Amino acid sequence: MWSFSPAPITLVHMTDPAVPELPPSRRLLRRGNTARTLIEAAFKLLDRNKSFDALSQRELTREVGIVPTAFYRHFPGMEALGLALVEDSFRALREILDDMRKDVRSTDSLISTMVKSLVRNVREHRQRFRFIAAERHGGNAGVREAIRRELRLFQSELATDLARLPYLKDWSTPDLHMLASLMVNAMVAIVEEILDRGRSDKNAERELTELAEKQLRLIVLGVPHWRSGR
Amino acid sequence: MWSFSPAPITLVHMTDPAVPELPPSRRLLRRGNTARTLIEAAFKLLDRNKSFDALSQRELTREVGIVPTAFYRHFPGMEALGLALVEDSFRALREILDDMRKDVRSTDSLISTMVKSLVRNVREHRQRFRFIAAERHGGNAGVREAIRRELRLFQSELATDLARLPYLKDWSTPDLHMLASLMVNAMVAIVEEILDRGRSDKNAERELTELAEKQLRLIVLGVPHWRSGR
DNA sequence: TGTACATCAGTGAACGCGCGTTCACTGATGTAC
DNA sequence: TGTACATCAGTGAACGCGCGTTCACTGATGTAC
Repeated sequence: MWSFSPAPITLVHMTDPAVPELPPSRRLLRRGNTARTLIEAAFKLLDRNKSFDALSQRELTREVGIVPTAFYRHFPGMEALGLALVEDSFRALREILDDMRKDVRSTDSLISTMVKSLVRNVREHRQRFRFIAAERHGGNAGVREAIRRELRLFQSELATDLARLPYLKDWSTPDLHMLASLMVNAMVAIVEEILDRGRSDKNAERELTELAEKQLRLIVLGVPHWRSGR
Repeated sequence: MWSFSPAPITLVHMTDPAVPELPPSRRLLRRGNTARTLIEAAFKLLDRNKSFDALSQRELTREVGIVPTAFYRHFPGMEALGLALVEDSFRALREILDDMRKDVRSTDSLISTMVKSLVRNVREHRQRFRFIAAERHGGNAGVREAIRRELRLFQSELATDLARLPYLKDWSTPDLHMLASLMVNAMVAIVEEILDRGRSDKNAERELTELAEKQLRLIVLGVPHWRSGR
């Protein structure tokens, strides 16, 4: 009965490109990487289909090639999977901050670095950015809150980094957070626009990169006039 | 049989506050306003519950107090209802532009008017703003695109209005759109933050109003230095 | 190095449920004469 | 002004479907001795 079941065949097919060196005897049951496969499959389905709370466990397990009930071997429910998706997605976002920290001398080059790193990361981790953008206002409350918590954290980290710039040495902490929030929001909007149009329109990415740089430069132009201008 | 059916009783209950002057003989079947009732019920359910594509026709008709099949008397399907929700929501957003047009003389007062009008409108039409924010990245493609089209239109109208300000008379059209986009995105972010925290946190609204004004002022501060600063 | 056994990661039948949609129907309302 | 009839806006039974979740099960893997 075992060898006639179609499911393990699909499983072998799924596993093959990732771990082709496995001996035949170990192909059927994989120890420890199905959770990963489920996460990737979820990103894939969410990217082409729809919102997280319209994604069913059965659809997901079908995609992976396991039986619906096997889902519970890896996650207690869909929300737990959702939180895993959030954690995974924000690892990608943090790379941007790392890139910026390597080039923190001039404000002008900082803007350029930030935008370029952002656009590159969006290209490389499309599905993850899409997930964050969609589920920030999505139907699952737990997932939504996890995303917002992470975004707030991201903004705080940016504010801390900005504090180190000589250009901003006289700014108060609330003002730095105000500035960071303005920059993050502009970036979020640009990312959403890229995700929107990027797939069909090849020029969109370049155009939007320029728009983002212009907007950040305009914001920064106001900075020296802030206190005197109030 | 008719008089023993529980559904019409619910219906009377729903209709009562809106049209209490109807003679008893006209209460059971309403001519022409059930579509409206469905729209309001949808906003109500979306406000407390979840995303549009997780809202079922049965849930909606249950809320209104009609039988599931009666839905088709008013809309061919859920997407048509969704588009009606979009249209309805953007009527609220346009009021902000109207308010701004009444006070278009000084840039400083314009910012204040814009933010105050926005915050007031969010308070008065919470459910509609929530719907726009959520479904802008939601699962239903038709609804999502309708929202984005309207938002782009809104941004264009703002750019046109900005063009009339003496302060901006030397700006090119693309630059005005860049500025309008920056302002709209900052506003969208503020609205989302208000919708997020507004219900539990009473100070949030005031705090966020101040933040929004600060951010817009910072943007505007850069304006006179734009060309020379490039 | 072999063996006994616990654990891991799958199977597949079964369940009850809410869903969208069809259909023929019915009573109230509006209107043409 | 009355009456005949079309239309509107509801009913309720019925359908097939995909869903989440339970359960007892089984073969492969890992490990203690």
